[in-house]
Amino acid sequence: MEQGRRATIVDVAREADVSIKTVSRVFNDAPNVTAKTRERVIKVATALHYHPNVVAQGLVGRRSYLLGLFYENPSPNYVVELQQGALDRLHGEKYRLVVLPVEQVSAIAENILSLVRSAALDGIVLTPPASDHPVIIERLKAAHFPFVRIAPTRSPDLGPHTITDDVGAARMMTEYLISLGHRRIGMIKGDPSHPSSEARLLGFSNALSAAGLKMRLDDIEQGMYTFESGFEAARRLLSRSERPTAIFAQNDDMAAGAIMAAHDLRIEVPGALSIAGFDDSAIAKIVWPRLTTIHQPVFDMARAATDMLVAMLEKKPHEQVINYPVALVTRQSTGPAPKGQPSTD
Amino acid sequence: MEQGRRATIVDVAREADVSIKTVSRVFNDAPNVTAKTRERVIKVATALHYHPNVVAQGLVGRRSYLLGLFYENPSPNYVVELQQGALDRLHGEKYRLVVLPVEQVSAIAENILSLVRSAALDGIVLTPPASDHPVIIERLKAAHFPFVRIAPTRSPDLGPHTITDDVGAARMMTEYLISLGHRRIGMIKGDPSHPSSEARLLGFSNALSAAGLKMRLDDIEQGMYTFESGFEAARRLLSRSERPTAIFAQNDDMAAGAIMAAHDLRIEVPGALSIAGFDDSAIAKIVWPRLTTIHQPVFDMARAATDMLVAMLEKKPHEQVINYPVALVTRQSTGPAPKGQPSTD
DNA sequence: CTGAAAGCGCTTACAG
DNA sequence: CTGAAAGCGCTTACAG
Repeated sequence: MEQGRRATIVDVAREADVSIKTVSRVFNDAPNVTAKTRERVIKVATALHYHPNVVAQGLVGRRSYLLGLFYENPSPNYVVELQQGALDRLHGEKYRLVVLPVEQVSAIAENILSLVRSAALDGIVLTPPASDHPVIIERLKAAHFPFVRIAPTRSPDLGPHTITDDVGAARMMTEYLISLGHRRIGMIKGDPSHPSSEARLLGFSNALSAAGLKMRLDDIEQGMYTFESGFEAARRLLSRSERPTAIFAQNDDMAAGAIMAAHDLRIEVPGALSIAGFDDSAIAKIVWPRLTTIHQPVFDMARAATDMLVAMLEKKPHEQVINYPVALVTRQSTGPAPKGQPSTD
Repeated sequence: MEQGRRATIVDVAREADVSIKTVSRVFNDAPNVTAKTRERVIKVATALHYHPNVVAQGLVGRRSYLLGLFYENPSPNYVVELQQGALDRLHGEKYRLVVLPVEQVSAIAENILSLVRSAALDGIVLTPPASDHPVIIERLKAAHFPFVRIAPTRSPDLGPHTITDDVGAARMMTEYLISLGHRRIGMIKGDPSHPSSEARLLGFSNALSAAGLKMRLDDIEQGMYTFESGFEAARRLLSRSERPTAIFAQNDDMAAGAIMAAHDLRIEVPGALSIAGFDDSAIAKIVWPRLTTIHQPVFDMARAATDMLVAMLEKKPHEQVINYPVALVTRQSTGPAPKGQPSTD
């Protein structure tokens, strides 16, 4: 074999004095090869630095061993955690992970099939809000293209997915804030194209109602799940004549933005203002004070979703739904409501 | 074509009443197809949702159109910026990006060829510290495997790469701190397996010497380029009886850790302590006070490196080296040295 | 301007 | 236990 050319199955077969079929058997752990033959093949293959050509295998098997991870471009911490979870499952496997970030899910929805076909993917992991996008789901389903979903809020019957209880989690956090004595709690909502933002609002509202508190519309500010949007939303909330004593942001990036806004305005956190986030991403332990938040097992959800996808592709049994528990993580950004706070009456 | 089966070139040829070669010509923008024929082929292909099978193309062309992005697992912000830069270049191209994070570059070095071969990559983008790892470079070079490097510090003759002036940048920052009146400046070093950490130390030391200041060994603390390591290193620096009035961390994550340590110790930043970072990653604008840092164009470097790699693969002309300018970005984490500071004499 | 043949590196299905 | 033939979906090299 000359310099620069990869050894092929033919090279190995020739050197080992067997047929290519036998070499194939050895590399696929197929039965009916004597230990001695197997050993000779392995030896020759190693010497020639032979690696089966995945592309050729893919052509025959009509698959590419390529999995796509599809996401909008939210916070780096979330993206990296997703990737790590998926890759953790794929480690040591033949499958590779292709990253498919998009500016806006809705912009690509109509062309999802073109995307997965031209990239030659075997399957795709959908993250919010793609995991809930009706056009995407419908197109993939109609083409029988394998997909799994992370945290969809609708259509549980449309295939395997991993979820958490967004409503319950938001309610848990709100109840915690109420237990600290807060009566007027502001919320910074996430991107409205993500169904999670409605779910978290619902949990928030449920907890307020249960405690006999009224949800005031001007205590709800719209954000986009980004740091910057949280910063701006918090500034709006905090510039009110009667401002809330606590802010619950629907994710950590926005909560970090709210903390920044409070610092800039010289409002003490949590002394004068409590701030809570959602996700428990890396940023929660980077801002000061450290964020009280809801721990979402993003890594685990991505890992499990990828595991389901691989199982689907290999026609092995797998779960349809895995519901991951969330947890309230209390750190230093929340505390007792200040005295003399505005009442809600 | 039945449900679930992809249309092939044969299907299109049959329907359009041409040979597969003509269909191939149309999809490869090859000459010698009449406008009329081309139009008919396009029409049929669209109707059949035909997409050329990249895997088959890859087998013939002996390539996969798969590019690898190889990195150690540093900060999410850095990783995402790298990915975005690379993907920006690949957007609308046939190439796809496979992410290849590793725990430790040195653990995989010997097997780099197995890795790229079994993943069927066409080429690979190497980031620090892999871009400087002698075994990796040597193996790839010997196998004539296409690679480009981001920010290598050694072997500029070993192929295309993008760089910045780490030494000069660290010197610039140090000079800035000196100009603010700081005479005793602590440094938090990065991961010693990354050559950048020595380069940044050198720039630091050069600036001190030029200003007639002595570099004190106990003002240098070892970090690992992570938030946590910066936090710990800063605690060590700040627990000294005579502590520095400024800390220059070799990246933003560690600087953010240092800010956290200062907050925890109730040391005012920048009133009592200035803190500077390096990278200008997303975290710089998330911590409070916002970080003074060195802007490194990571996105641009990744984009340009990917561009070089594609050019290599397509045997088109390309630059051998692109040197990106860095810039000092002053924000709120640095300020004048406090009065009555310890002297260095 | 268009097409028939050969082949990329494997696996599947079959034969011995 | 082993192997020869056919074929995956394309492109290259050649012929007309």
